[in-house]
Amino acid sequence: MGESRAPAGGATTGTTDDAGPTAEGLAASWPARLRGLAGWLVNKTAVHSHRLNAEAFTAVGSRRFHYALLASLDEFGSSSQADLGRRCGYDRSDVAAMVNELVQAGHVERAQDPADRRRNIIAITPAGRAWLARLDVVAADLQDAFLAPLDARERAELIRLLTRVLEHHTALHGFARDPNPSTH
Amino acid sequence: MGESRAPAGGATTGTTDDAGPTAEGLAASWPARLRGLAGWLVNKTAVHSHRLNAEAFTAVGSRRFHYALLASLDEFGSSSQADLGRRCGYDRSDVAAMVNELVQAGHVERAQDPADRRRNIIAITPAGRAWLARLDVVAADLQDAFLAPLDARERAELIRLLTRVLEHHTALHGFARDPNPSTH
DNA sequence: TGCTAGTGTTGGCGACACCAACGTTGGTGG
DNA sequence: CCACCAACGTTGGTGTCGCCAACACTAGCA
Repeated sequence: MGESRAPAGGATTGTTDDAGPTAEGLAASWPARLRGLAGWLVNKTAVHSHRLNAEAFTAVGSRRFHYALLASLDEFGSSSQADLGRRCGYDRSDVAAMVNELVQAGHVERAQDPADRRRNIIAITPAGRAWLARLDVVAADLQDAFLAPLDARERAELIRLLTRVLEHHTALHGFARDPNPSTH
Repeated sequence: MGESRAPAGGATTGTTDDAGPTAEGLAASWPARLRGLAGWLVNKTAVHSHRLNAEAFTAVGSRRFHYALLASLDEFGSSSQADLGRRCGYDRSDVAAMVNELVQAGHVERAQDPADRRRNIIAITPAGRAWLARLDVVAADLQDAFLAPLDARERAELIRLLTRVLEHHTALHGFARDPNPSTH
């Protein structure tokens, strides 16, 4: 468990004499307590990732969740909105609006399930598949820009560690308040 | 790239005999495209981190940014609100409201800088230092819970990789739209 | 037949990052 | 001296995001 306690603080001098904000010296401008907190690093990194994602996807007139939903439909096949939300980690409420967008764009089709009239069957259209291929390129470029300062081994290691942490908390807390996959 | 078609209700990875959503089988329920995207992993992980932070800090009647601001004041000494925001990555607008909260709680004091009447000098109070020590414990427990599935070496490696990525994008885009440190 | 549970939809809430404007103040160059 | 620009703090607003509450509808079961 964590043994490190409160680091040395109380530098009440207030004289910040550093002048060069070079890449290495940049981290020094952050409070040491925060620099060592993985949660803080993850949050701040996620902000940058979110900004990069937003820029790249809006540049092609799309959104982040478009890619997530289309990818899920392509890999797992047609799903209900609830399953879609469980797989991608979205709330059912939000999935409804997201699917509306995708339907209006012609990337998916919404049809009532004849076997279970509660459900909507969401299916990806050929146009949606073409769009997904386009977004695959966007995502690949995004990945490369996001992980730019890391080499191949480090990128794989970061993904591995993040996956471990994410799986752990997903198992504990659930993805979208419903840990059970369908298996209906 | 992938044209993997899958039937609707099928758990295609049926080879594993696991019946429950164990840690390893859980990731298989996410779209493969998303599983490999570092940005997606970071964002989802940040959501869990954010939830853990919120739970832990509200449990003691505090907030996440309380810790960040108090830590900055303790380590760098009294600062203006603008410097405070730059160090912790907050917008000046939000810092104003945050400082209001801390002032009302008695953890910091706000005084006009006699040398520069534009600035407010924010200083941590003894009560604020005591509160910071309390929050240090909360943060340490948080770190341990967040990184639970990782051993010491992996934790250090994850922090190192995240720091590299974060520094890179901070240098490129700036932390809070103002890459220049004081250098007044 | 009732009851429970899952589904889709609407609406709202709170946190967060970010931006725009305004009045105030410091510093600088004409 | 005065005009101009830059920085500061404050208010208010915007958009995203995750999440919850309620409702009507339907399926499955005792």
